Amino acid sequence: MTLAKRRPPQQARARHTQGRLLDVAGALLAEVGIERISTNMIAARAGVSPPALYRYFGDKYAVLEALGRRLMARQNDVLEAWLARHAPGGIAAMADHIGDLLAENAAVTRAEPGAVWILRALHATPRLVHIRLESHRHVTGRLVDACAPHLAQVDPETLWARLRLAVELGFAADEMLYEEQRVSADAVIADVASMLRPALLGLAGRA
Amino acid sequence: MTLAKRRPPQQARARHTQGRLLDVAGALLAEVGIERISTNMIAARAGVSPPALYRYFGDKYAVLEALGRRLMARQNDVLEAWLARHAPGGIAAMADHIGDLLAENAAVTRAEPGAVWILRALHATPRLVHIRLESHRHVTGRLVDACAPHLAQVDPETLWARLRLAVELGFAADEMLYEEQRVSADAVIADVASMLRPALLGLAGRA
DNA sequence: TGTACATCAGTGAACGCGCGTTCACTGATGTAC
DNA sequence: TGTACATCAGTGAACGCGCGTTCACTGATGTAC
Repeated sequence: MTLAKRRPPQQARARHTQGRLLDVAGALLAEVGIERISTNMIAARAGVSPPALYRYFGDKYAVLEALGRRLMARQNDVLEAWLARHAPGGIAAMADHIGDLLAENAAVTRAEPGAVWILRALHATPRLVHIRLESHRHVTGRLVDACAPHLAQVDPETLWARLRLAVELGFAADEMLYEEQRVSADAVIADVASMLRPALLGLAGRA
Repeated sequence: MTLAKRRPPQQARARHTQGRLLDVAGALLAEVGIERISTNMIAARAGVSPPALYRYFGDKYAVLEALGRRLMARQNDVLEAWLARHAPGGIAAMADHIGDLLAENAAVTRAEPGAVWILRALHATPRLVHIRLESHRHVTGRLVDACAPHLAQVDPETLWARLRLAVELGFAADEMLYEEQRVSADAVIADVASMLRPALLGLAGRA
């Protein structure tokens, strides 16, 4: 990794190539997994030569990092939209709509090729694990921002820890939907929402 | 993978070598991750030559599979002990002691070198993902066995789905403890237990 | 509008390296008498 | 208890292969006048 960052693409053709490399990488993660995927394989499937990949990504890990960040940015957009809609209504409004957030997040994941495998690859690779962690912490922070004004009496660390756990469990439930066909997505989302709701309202209760 | 299974070791020396290979593999998963670990690396760190590894494991995946199964067998022992203690007391007794199960499971994970990385590697490798899935389903099945006699009025699929989710969330919370230093393990376990308890008691409530 | 030039996007071929795995073998341990 | 033999445990050295990455280059696109 001599060159830390690559110049961003200038032309539409280049942006298309770069996006396709990421799409292909996601699909290959699902097919062969993190320990078999290779830069040559990604380039071949995307229909470009190996050096073309290195025009956009500093090394193999940079591809996976960009893939992970793209997915998480999309999840983040969903969160921001949800916050804009429900944060003004206070804790009660947010607690009532936890299921929406879970469902919309699941829709983003479903739309991305190999999304679950991207998340798992980030999780299983020491050099990449910080990406997912930072994202979960960011989400937690945004939720704390939204809740704290209504919960002045709650210890900030307790609030953070409770929401951090909620974030982790929400993502875990989302991931489970992709491997456990025997359960219904709607039922799981409803169950998770009904588990998290009292955890949030319980904080409001302690005056 | 011409040879599906290897003969189990006959001598104490061999059992020791085999166990050490697994311990080393777990430690290396934590250090370099699933996409960098190699059979030569495992053998070298264990102080044996590469062919010695192939005496005990059919191929590279068989090492990781054995590692995963060993960890899950240990988690399973904890579950069986807990069931023996609390299943006779019915739903209420089990609901009251969910925290114990989570804490004891966390202790098993903490004792195993690289445990969290083993679980993540299984999760991120298409050829190995069935192992973790089978284990979670087995745990779910045992919990259903314990709960169903007291919940004759509950639809079996609903019971299975609810407990399957509880298992997933319990393991997810356990894994979170290893990467999120900002939260206290006891608080997380207490929070998860208090989220899962009503999910279980709620089933009993619908007469 | 045409053309000269600068910059961007992508290629063909190859590099050194470590991978997973195997062959033919030696040393260690257990067993029968 | 000693020894001959069978089986088990582990080694040294190497194999073909695909990995991540780079070099020197060509073709495509945009820009200035």
